[in-house]
Amino acid sequence: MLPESPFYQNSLQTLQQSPLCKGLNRKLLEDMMQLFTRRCWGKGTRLSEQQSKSYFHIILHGRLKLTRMHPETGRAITLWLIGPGDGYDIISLLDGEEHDIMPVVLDEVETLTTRADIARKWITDHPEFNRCFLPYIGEQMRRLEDLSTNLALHDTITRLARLILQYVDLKKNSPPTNKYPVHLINDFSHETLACMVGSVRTVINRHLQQLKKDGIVDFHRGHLTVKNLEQLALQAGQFLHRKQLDKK
Amino acid sequence: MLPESPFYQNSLQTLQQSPLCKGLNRKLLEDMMQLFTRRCWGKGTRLSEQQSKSYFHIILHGRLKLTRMHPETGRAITLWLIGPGDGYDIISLLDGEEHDIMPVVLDEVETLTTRADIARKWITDHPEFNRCFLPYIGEQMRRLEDLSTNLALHDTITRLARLILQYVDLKKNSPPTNKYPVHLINDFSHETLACMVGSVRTVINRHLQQLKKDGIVDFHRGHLTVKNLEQLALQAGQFLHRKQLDKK
DNA sequence: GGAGTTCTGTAACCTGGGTAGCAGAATCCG
DNA sequence: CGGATTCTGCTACCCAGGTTACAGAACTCC
Repeated sequence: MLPESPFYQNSLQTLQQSPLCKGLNRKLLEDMMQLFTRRCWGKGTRLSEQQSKSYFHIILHGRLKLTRMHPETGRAITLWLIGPGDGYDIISLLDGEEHDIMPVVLDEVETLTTRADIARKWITDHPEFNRCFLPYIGEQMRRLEDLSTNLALHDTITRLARLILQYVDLKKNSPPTNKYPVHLINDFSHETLACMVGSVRTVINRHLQQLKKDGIVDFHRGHLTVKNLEQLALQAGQFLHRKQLDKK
Repeated sequence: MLPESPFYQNSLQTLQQSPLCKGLNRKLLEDMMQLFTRRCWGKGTRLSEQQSKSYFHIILHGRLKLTRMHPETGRAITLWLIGPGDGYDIISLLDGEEHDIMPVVLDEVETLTTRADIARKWITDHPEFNRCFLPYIGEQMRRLEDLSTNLALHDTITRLARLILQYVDLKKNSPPTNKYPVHLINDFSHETLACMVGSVRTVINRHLQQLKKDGIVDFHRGHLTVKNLEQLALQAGQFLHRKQLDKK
């Protein structure tokens, strides 16, 4: 992407905020920008497998999820929710192999896109990039670890609470309602939330109703907010480490 | 490690076989060897958290598992089984942060060990290493993905079959018994196997007995072998993709 | 504006898998 | 070698969560 492009400044700014690039020097960023072209995908766009293997994208705007489905039952698990600042497909970028997973474009998505082999070469030619790249990969691996841990060790309502807690905005309290907004997943259907915690719609609805009754969350179609952050964290078992000695 | 060390040749050879280093040129390997010193841990050694954050190890011999435990129930999930040729701790190497997981030394372990910051610097100074390093990380991420997928979408006996299939030796058929040997997990207790698939001992025993009755596996204490590889793969649902059209 | 679609809410029923318990076999170690 | 420990085998019982079904609310789009 050339500096003359009308999207250049905005793209560069998003890149600077991305964990993939935060803190890198300006010159390196500008060099990196030259790799990319801007792409847009409409909601529901089918991405071919070529997209995941042969290209590497950094999301500027919008969301996509990467999902796996059981061939017989149709049950699904979302392994990745990719939003602004995230790289896609990281795994294929790393090893050059196809990624056995289904991408779903959730919104209008705007990307910076380049060929994967070009990105790999650039990474090798610019080892300074390791400074952000390797920690970013570390973080992605930690997310996968947490998903496996939650699936193996925690019940569904705990997993749901943890999911919401992951995406709640701690710092902003909407003034008129005193609720904590939720980002990235705030407009998800119960079925989509279910796929993120390895469950099914009716179970998620059951638990959400319970959380609503307990005054912890509030929701109506396409709108999820948190009313009681402390209680949510309790449900998520996040404070148990501190309070283990106070076990009831 | 200096070339004069009595362990040098053997260590170098293991390194050459490791997916972390396979195919790298000899000179780079030798340069890398200079980073490391040899360490040994007895079975059951407690590794401090310093070990995972401040040091990076390549396993030459022996096994360790990385496990997480539910604080209340005591239930556990093994996220990593680390054997010869594997790096430990990869995640801390990537991002320099502590890894919230418990290492368990399963055997006498022999490692090549260096400080993590030194390893990170070496990686940055030798971008040729990306050729093996990045695909290795990609493979580790794929393993985590598969674990999450299995936990979310498959029942316990399927997960068990998949686990065994992952570690069965396809190429070698023990001549006197015509069984397929299993490596790395062949001597695990039922409880340890259970932790690898996110279940509990009695359930694993129940399923193993079933697999034994079906003539798929054979086992007695500390010894697990596969008798019918095709049936095991069926149980693992691995051929379902091909046979979907033949659905009963 | 209305038909069609998607989402939410709820209930009944079933089951895979987990807990708890006990006993015997195998292994370890002093 | 024998006591202690670990592992395996098995059973009874219970329940979280999944499937199925139905109805109403909300949203979309022509």
